[in-house]
Amino acid sequence: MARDKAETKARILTAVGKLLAESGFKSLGVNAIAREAGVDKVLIYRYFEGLPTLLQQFAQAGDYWLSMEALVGDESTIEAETLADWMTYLLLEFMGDLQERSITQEILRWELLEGNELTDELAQVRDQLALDSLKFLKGKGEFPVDQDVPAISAVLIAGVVYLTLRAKIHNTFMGIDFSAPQGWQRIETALASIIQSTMQ
Amino acid sequence: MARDKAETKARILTAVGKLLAESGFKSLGVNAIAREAGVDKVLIYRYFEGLPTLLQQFAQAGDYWLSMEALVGDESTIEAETLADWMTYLLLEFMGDLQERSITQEILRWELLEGNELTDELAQVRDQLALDSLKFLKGKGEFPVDQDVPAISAVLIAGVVYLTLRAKIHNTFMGIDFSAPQGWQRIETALASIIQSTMQ
DNA sequence: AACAAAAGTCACCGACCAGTGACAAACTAT
DNA sequence: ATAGTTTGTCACTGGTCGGTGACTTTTGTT
Repeated sequence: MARDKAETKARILTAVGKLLAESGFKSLGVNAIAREAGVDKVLIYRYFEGLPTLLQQFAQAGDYWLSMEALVGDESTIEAETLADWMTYLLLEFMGDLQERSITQEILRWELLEGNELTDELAQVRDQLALDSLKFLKGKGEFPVDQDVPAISAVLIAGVVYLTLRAKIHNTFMGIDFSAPQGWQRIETALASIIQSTMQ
Repeated sequence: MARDKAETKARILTAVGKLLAESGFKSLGVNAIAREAGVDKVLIYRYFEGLPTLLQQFAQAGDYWLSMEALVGDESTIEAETLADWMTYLLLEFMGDLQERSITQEILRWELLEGNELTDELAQVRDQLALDSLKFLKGKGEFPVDQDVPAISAVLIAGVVYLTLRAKIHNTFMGIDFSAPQGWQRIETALASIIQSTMQ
């Protein structure tokens, strides 16, 4: 092994991501990380103090959500007019993006069992993104005065997250088949329909 | 220890429930169960063959969801008229009931990580309950032809489950405080509002 | 009373885990 | 070149886990 502290640290951080994506947080221990990184585990203690600090550093290096910029990018290319259009667009983009992010999914799973450095960081960034989205939406039209838009968003996002996490383990939920694109299509349509009906 | 096979088996099954409710499925191992039951672990293997069979028996003895009868009971006492009224009623009852069921919550958490005898049983009963609910609702009014009621239900139920599971670990989600009744009140109102708007 | 089956106890195995102390090899500054 | 520091390797402890074989005690039948 080349004597390169920086590279070794990088290998360790990379191993955390790989393990998370491939085997989930259950198998994320000091031994497994060292094994995956091809590094002696004592180096984890020497360079990162321990698992908590390692996770903290991993969290800060991470990129777990779409940024608002990436989400809306060039607004002119998006065909959305009303507030409801925009909200639908944001939610469906969010969902599609989440489906691709194995590590983020795994951290969200973890978050349902316990809090730690990683999940806290993720939650913070997520809440910020949600705040930004609401702010963005406010610029797209008046919120209906009789609706609690943040609460409605919370329910819908929670639903999307739950269905996404669950679909990785079980194919069906409430009779809907999530192994087929049609299943997801039905969810997308339902979300759009809910938003259009509710946000007018 | 009294030499009573039936009682010993009962103690073991009870221990499973207690451990699940109090410490979650992570600590649910043969050793922990035997310790909690005050019983030698070899008896678990002798009477139940092993953990999987034990969980299976525990699952079958379980009562994890409100039945449709308990849910609607005497219909005449429920103030709901329209289809949307009934759907709101069912969903809010479901949510309130789930909040009280520690074991069910824990199994739902488990279900997000892996499938096993317990989670499969729970999912099956849940899907049956959902089917029954939809059937019941069909008797209360015509489904809007342009809406996918099962998909909409799936999203809302998924949201309720996610928020319930998460609230046990973290106080806030999307800026809403779930440690206070007001937070849940906002969710209930949002759900009612979504259903009223969408199901007309 | 004798005996077999059932119920419960005890001690152990191998595998994995987090964490640490002692050491060897390589790089650096003098 | 030598001394000191950094990087990496090795071997071990103490703990938990799932699983099992061998044993003792109780119970019920004949």
